[in-house]
Amino acid sequence: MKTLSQTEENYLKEIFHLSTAVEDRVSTNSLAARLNSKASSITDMLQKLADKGFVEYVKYKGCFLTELGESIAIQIIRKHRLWETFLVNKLNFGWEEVHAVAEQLEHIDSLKLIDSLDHFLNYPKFDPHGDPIPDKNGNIVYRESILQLIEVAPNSLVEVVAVSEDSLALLKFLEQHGLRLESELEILEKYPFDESMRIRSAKGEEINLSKKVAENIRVKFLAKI
Amino acid sequence: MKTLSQTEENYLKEIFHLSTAVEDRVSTNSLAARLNSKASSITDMLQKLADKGFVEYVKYKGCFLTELGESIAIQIIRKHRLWETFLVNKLNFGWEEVHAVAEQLEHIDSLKLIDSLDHFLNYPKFDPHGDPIPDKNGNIVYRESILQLIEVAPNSLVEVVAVSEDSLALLKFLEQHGLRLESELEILEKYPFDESMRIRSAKGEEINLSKKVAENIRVKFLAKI
DNA sequence: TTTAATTTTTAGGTTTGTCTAAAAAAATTA
DNA sequence: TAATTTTTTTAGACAAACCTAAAAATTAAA
Repeated sequence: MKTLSQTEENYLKEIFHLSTAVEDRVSTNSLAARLNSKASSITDMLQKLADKGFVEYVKYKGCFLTELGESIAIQIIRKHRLWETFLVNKLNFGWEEVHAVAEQLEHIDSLKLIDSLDHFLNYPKFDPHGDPIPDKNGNIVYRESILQLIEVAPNSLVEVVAVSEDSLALLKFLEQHGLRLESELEILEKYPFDESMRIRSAKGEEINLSKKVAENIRVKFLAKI
Repeated sequence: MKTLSQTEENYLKEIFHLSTAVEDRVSTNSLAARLNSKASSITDMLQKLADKGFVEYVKYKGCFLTELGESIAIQIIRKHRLWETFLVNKLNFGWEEVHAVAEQLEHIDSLKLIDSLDHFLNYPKFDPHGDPIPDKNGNIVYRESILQLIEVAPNSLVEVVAVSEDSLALLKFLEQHGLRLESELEILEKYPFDESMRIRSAKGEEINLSKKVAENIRVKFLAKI
């Protein structure tokens, strides 16, 4: 397997972060913002990454990682988080000063190094920021973390665990659509213009939720669909 | 202080090695050989490094490091040797497999990181190859009474203390014949025609070493036999 | 639905670090 | 010392990764 440039690795990593946290297809502009470069540079690079089989890219439609691209991105994230753990646990760095150094260390290319480090650190599951460390095979154990529904990306399956607003009307509305505690729902689409979202309830009903509503529903992430 | 590119750092490091070990003024060609590139590329870069004040360079006459260039080179070597020590002492790498990884790690830019690592390793004075580790201020403690094996007379018993060449092939060769650090060996005979020598390892095996190899093994004199 | 605004792409440059081929200088040899 | 060989430099190109400015596509608004 040929090795990627640091720049290419950073692109894959950011596409991964954006597509799990924010958008299903990652737009040129949002990548440009994350990578501190211009949209035209992003377009250039996306075309190259698509040629090499790391991303799917359609002009004007944004991109997402291929299986290959995703597995590479995950390994970079694994390295990043293991190094952060090393810096904090062994070298007594503060957890806020590790990021910049880990950004460099994550590009060191040696499988033996990273596996030895993992062993040396006793196979930690989470980094100093609480983020999960992917294992050698790229499996990521997501912590049972509670999110606002509005933060969840499309095509995610989540479980309702709480509703923070004490509005009787809201609770009734949710009840009517089968959105009660412990029920599952699927995020279908997010509309950036008003930050509303379309979801499918456990019953199969499709429902539109406004920003206000989606902010007040707390969910546990279950899976990507 | 602006940071140098990895390429620039590698140039300074090689100029340092060549000018302390081989030639006073480093020639374009010898740099080209060490850096695996063409003489014309070296010329280009030397002109840039001279402009930036890292080397003194006179056309057709070769180059040497300025005080600034040398202090940078020494810090890179410090990082390289500290990382090698980390890999061997903490991650249980073999001393012959550390070089390639340390070549990458030596370019990580963080003063805090390298000083913390130094502390974590307990301020080691020598790396796994027996080479001295420069301290924070760039001071290098050269070991006394250490000779190149090639300088030692027949019928001497010596102890291997360092291997100066970072050649994986050489390190493997030595490892295979039981010539590791702290092992003893006996010089049996020297052949003037090609400056090779015959030695007996600690295991009792008789081995012929070329001039090139014998130059790169550093030993401590123990006794006449 | 037509216009206006925004996003994205294309076209053409720049810098870094490399290369090959040819020219120039230095060193060696006869 | 003149001729030859070796070393080094110059000149011109190329790929990676970026940029600006302008064009094209998409999205939003009137």
